[in-house]
Amino acid sequence: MSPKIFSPEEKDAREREMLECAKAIIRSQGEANLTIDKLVKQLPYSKGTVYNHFKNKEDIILAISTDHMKSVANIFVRALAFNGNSREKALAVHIGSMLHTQANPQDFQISLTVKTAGCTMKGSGDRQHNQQQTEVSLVAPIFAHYKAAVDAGECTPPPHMCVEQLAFSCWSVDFGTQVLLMGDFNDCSLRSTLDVERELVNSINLIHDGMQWLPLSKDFDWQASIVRIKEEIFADEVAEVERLKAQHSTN
Amino acid sequence: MSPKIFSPEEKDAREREMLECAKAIIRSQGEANLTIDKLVKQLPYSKGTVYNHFKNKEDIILAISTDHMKSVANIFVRALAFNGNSREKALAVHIGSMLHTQANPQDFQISLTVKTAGCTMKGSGDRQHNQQQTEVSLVAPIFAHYKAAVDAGECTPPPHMCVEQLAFSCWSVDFGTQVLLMGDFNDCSLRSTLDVERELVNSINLIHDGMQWLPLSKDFDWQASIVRIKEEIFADEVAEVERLKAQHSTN
DNA sequence: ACTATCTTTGACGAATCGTCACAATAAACA
DNA sequence: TGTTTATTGTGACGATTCGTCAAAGATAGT
Repeated sequence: MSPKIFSPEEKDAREREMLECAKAIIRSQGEANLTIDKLVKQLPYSKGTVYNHFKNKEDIILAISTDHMKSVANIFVRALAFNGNSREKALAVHIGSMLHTQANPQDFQISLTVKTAGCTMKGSGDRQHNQQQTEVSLVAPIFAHYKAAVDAGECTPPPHMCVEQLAFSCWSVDFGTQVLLMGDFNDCSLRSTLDVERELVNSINLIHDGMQWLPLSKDFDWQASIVRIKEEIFADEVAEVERLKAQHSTN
Repeated sequence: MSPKIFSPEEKDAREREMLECAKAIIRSQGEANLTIDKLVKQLPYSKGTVYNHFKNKEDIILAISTDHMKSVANIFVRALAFNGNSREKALAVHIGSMLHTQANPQDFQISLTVKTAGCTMKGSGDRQHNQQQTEVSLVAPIFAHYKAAVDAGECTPPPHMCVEQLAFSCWSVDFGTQVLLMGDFNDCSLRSTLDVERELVNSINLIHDGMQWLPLSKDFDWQASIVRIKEEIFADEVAEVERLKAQHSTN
């Protein structure tokens, strides 16, 4: 009565294989050069099979973006476990975010494409839901951290702002900085004098000072914190960034 | 010796015509649906002629983006002429930026595409240069305003930050907020409770407070300032935003 | 009218997406 | 083992879209 074969969770393995292949193409040739035909050619399956797993190209992009967000969630968890005061932990989140972006520039680019080019709507319903779910689980620990800091009186934001708004302010400046300063090439003369890490730390410090998050930036050695954060929790990412820089300079 | 016809500045008029037509298509169908064939069909010229003016599709997008930046520059100049203290003027810049984006959402989207999809490299050399030039003229008055405020002692940022960095912090939070909260549809549950104007003003106030830009937000009625800014210098943009909202709700 | 030179045209090749009729496959059963 | 049957795999195909180019058209001087 069931003269067929099924792929219960084997489907997942194949999807992963396809996604890894797609990521490899993007890593070597950039996102714009990801083509279904190219992908199929490097895969032991045919085009129809790929389309059995993914609704369309945007669906693939969306899946990669969700993957990326899950790895960002991991970065956040590690950052919040940093051994320091609450403001240092909040800073560690952004340092981790930045390092992760620099270590995986194409993945960040993909997430940006998803947000801007409206890939989300074109993806399959399941994956859309998955993306939203992941987004929630991404920020939940951040919210909890902010709430704890406010409750402990270490952070005294304007009274009308809730923790979600505080987190959003930091998120938007983080995101904005990374988008505006991304790209190996700084074509604009303005940007050539700006440095991602420096500007991000400066902006986050301004916002945290604005929230009266103690200790204020003038009363603390944040450079030392950053060194510790990089060494103690993001050594892998730092190494990867160094590797990419070295590789890029030899080309 | 010159048995031909020339189009000395008539070329410009035609380019404008083409760009306006392209903008119209984008306004009615979205950027993704801008097609060269569609554009040609609505134009009294043929495809080859369009390609005599623009190197490729990205070149068209780039030109539209530069147009948009010029109108933003105008917004900035008007904002800085607001009758108020220096911090109110700085706030007016962001209110204007936001209203302009809401009144011209597709144009903002295009500028975003240019920054992210690498349209700049693919455009013609002339237009690339034009874009950079416009970018410089866009921020120059902002820099001057920040410098004046710092020199006057109204703003006391961390001593290691120069005015370009101060301006960049505000720019990145402005840009990040607008990108993250753009779109009529808020698919994400987190974003549904966030409001562009509220979050932008909150974030800017946090940063300005972090810079010790007087008067601090707790000592001033910023809501009143915003009302005045909207009434006195951005009445047109507010009206346009209202019109778009009304139009959108009837659809 | 003729020519020289620039402009305009739209048919064309190439690349890409997503589909679909058909082939292959493998389990269940005789 | 051979047959059946539902599921899965295949790649040729139509549809779009981009950007090009050889040929036709247009203009001013001779």
